[in-house]
Amino acid sequence: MTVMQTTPADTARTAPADICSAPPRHHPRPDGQDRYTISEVVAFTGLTAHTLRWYERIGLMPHVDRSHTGQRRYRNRDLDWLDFVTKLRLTGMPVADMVRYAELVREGESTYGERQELLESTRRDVLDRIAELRDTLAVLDRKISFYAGEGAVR
Amino acid sequence: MTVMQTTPADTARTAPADICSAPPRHHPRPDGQDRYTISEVVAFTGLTAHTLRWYERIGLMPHVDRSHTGQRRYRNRDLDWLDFVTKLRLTGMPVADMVRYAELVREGESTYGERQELLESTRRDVLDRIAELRDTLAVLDRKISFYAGEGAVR
DNA sequence: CGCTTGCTTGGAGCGCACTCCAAGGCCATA
DNA sequence: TATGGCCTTGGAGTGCGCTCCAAGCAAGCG
Repeated sequence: MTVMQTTPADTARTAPADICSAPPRHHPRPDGQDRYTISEVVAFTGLTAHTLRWYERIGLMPHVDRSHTGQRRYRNRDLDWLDFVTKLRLTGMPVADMVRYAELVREGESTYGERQELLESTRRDVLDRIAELRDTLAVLDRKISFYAGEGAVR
Repeated sequence: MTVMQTTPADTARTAPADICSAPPRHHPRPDGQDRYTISEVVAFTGLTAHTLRWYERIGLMPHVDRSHTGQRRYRNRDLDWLDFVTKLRLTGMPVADMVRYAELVREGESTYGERQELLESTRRDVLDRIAELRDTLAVLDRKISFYAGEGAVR
């Protein structure tokens, strides 16, 4: 894993990818010293380098900046974004929809309304999903207790 | 949709695919008159005919019997099984694992223990999944309320 | 009889979300 | 100077869970 030193120029702007709602995560390095190589991000997020590059190719990442040799240097806001994306993925949201959300973020404040709608629809999906899982849990519990009863006898 | 009349020979045995825990579903036709064509099962379950045939090919169905011309005739127990499989699929269980469970059912009572373990591990997965979704819900709610606040102002 | 509808099969194809490959650049250490 | 490690790219490949296709059979209807 290659660790980078921070150059003064980097600390200038921390462009807000998606400013809203401060995430509770605390970052590996404080803002200003946050320039992570791809392999560091692999270690932090559990995603593969392939996947990180692929996310960028398909437009799922807000522009990641580069070192003078062209290598990716991720920042804290990128880690936050990746955390959020990972959460969305866990809901089963298709990647295409996440890309749509990413586009809205790039377009700026004028898309707040549409972003809210998108998240609310996702929220409904999550609630439905939880309800389904509860249902399934009930079925599993009935089957399991059947096996526990019969199994004990024979 | 082709509807079949029941021949006396068919009512003979209702082989229990997976006897345990009476499902609360009530069937389209009572036991004894339960011989459904594939397209009826499509209508009942929402699965496609392709998928039903594929399930059979990969060993996910307990033997489905046939009409004298070789067409599939599903019975109430098959509908119950398909309901259960659908629930398992909703948990995200891989098809290969469902096939494994189907094999255990075919092998008979001696596999009660292993079936119980398999379902208990699935149950744990479901609980984990619900916890993840709750987490995600919290994130979504924070973002949504941010947009609701800001969105109202601008 | 011909036509339609519904079913049969093995095998090929598809969409999604990665996952990997080949060829090459940069740079630190020996 | 050479070797190794980490990085770059476009494009091809993979695994899963279906999804569809072509060719053909059986039954019902005018």
